[in-house]
Formats: sequence, structure tokens, C-alpha cells
Amino acid sequence: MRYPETHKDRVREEIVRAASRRFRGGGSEGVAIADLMGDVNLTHGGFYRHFDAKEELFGEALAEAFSQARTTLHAAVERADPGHELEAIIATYLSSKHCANVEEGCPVAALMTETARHSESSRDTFGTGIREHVAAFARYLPGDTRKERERNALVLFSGMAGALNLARATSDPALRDAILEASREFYLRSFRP
Amino acid sequence: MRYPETHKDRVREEIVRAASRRFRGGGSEGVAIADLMGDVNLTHGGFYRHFDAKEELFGEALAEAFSQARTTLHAAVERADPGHELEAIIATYLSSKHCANVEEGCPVAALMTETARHSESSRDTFGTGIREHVAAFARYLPGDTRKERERNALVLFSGMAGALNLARATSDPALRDAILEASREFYLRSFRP
DNA sequence: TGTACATCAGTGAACGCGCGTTCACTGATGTAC
DNA sequence: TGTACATCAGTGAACGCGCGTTCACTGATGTAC
Repeated sequence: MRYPETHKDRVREEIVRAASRRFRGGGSEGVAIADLMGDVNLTHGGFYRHFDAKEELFGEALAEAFSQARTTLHAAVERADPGHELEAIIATYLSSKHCANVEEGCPVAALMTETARHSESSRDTFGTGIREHVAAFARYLPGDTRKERERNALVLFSGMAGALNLARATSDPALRDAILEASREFYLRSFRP
Repeated sequence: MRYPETHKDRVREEIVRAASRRFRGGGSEGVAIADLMGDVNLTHGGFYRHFDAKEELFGEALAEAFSQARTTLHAAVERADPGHELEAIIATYLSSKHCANVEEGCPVAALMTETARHSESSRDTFGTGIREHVAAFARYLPGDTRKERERNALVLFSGMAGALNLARATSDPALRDAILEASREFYLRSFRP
């Protein structure tokens, strides 16, 4: 059957979005192409009308995840009272909700380790994502120069990603909440102007 | 051929040590049993004389990695001048050497994300490892009560693990060193009594 | 003391399964004439 | 206006490979008699 002109692009985007969620949840190796295509009600054979290889999709899914993460944090900042943006960033990132939602959460936390084993192109996407992320949120961190604020942003985001991962790795809910709360308090105290 | 009485135990330990390195380097899925057995000059068939399944080995390798990590940090603390133990811990953990040596490094940094997808037994091993680690090093952190010192230890180790992972994920050596140095400085400043 | 048998770590072929990738085919619609 | 052909997203069978796991076998040494 013949499809409307916009059809192919829309399907492609749907695949990328589905992959972006799935990969964050289970890693690239943990998700089969047939599963991904099933998410958008197609069969595995059609995959190669849209992508040359699974690895190509991984890179695009990574970029999509960074974009989503940025949108989420931006929204939190927008909702915050003026002067309390940093609190909003920390509270959002280290929330129980973010902890429970790997699939819709930060790609750095979810894919930090495994991206090292992917193609150079995917690693570049990861590096770009981080630089953009830091550039976008450095203004809410203390520091006299932009460079200093960006260094602080790197420390904050890498530290929070570690805390989030550790919280996710523990099976004891009490310990999980303790990690999140202790980290929220610590980073807020450390970086509040 | 018949082997000395201690033979089987020694081989088993060698497999666990090899696996402990390999799994940290490439994750469980990234390493085949034939590779592991090759590391100790055996073939894959013999594996099941020592373990019921690959997952059993993963758990033991994880425990071995925690033990190694603890030994390394203890040694660093022992070498430090009295009163400078925390500096030694931070400098060792966030060193370029640790960053470059995934295989011999911290299992939390290397396997945090993927352990969530393993057996309950392996996840328990991970949780126990973290609790022991925190209990062992909390005394070098500030805090009026043991509980407070342990909370600080959780924040410190999760934060450092995040920084180490981010450094490892970036392909740009300058950015990598910047992350490590900024984090060393930050955590030292934050936790020095 | 010598002989037959048991033991058991290790070998390597084989099995089975999952999964990435390929490919011949489908069928609805657009286009050429 | 009608007819033959081209297009191309999607289908599902098939291929090939890696790898976890199984299994019959090996062969050196210990043990029973």
C-alpha cells in the first residue's frame, strides 16, 4: 500500500523514540530489533528501510534521549521561583520519580558505562550531549567565570548521575531513598550561592 | 590426568579472578566463557566442572572485585600521613591510573548499571559490597555520628563513581582530566574536616 | 606385587536459541502513454 | 478515460553467527582385591 508523504518520517521518529526508551531501560544488547519494531506495531523486516544497522539507531536514540532530558530539566527550571533554579534541577534529577523511570530518564546515568563500547559516532554524540548539557545549565551554578561554572556543572551532573545509579542498583527501598536524600542535601548545600 | 588436591580450587580462583577483570572491562554479556577459560589456558567445556552457570560466576567475580577494590583503597590509606587519609582515598579513586584501568578498578563504577539486570543473588552481593565499603571507610569522613559519616561516604563514593564513569566515557583526554581534577578538588574541599 | 576398575578435571564436537541482517514478495497507489 | 507498469513501506521466511550449555570421551592416577 502507498503511504502519505509524511508517513516514513513519522514512523522513523517513532522508532527512534521507542528505541530511546528501551535502550535506556535495558541497554542496546538487551533489546532486540523485533521488540523495537513491535513497539510501533511493525515487524522486524521493515527496520532496514529506515536504518542501515542497529548501531545507527543507537546513536540517534542517544541524541533523542539527551534532547528529552534537556527539555525535562528546562521545564523544571521554568517552574522554579527565580533564584531557586538550582534547587529545582537537583530536586528533579534526584527525585524518586527519576530514579524509578530509567526509560524516560537521564541518558548519562543510563548509558554512561555502555556507550564506551559503542561506535565512535555514538561516543561523539554522547560527548556532544554532555557539552551541550553543561553549557545549558552552567548558568545556575556558582563561579566567577563561565569556565568555573561549567566545571562545577560537570562535577554536579556526574555526581548526581552516580548517586542515581547507585540508588537504582540497591534493592532496599530505604537505602535507595537515603542515598537520594543525602545527595540532594549535599549538592544543594555545596552549590548554593 | 590426576591433579594435586589443591588443583581444582586454585583453577577455580583463577577463573574468578580472570572473570572479575574481564567483566569489569566489558560487562558480562561482552565476555564469552571461552574467552575466560582461555585466560587460564583451558577450553570452554571445563567451565561447568567449576560453575553451574555463567551467572554464578558473575556473582563471585563481583565479590572478588569488591575485595580487590577494598584492598587497594586500604593500601592507599595505610601509605597516607596520619590525618590525610581522605585525601589519599580521593586521589587514588579519581586518579588517571584508576580511570585508565577499568579492569582492575572499582566494581561500582564498572558494573553499577548492569548489575540491576542480573540475578537477585548478584544484586545482593552488590548491595553487601557497598555496605561493607561504606562501613570500612566512613571513619575518614566528617560527621558527628556514625550514621552521618556513612551517609557522607555514600555521597562521596557514588559521586566519585559518577565522575570516574563520565571521565571514562569522554574520548577527549583534556576533558577527561578536567573532570577528574575538578572532582578531586571539589570532594576534597567538601569533605575535609 | 600386580591387575582391573573407579575417579574426575579437562577436551572438543554438537545442540539449541536468540538475534542482526538479507531477500523475494505483496499490494496499494502514482505515473506514462 | 483506461491500461500497463513503476514505486516502495512493510512482511515473514531464511541465513549465519555467537555463545551458553551438554555430553561422550580421554588419560593419568588412586584404590580394591
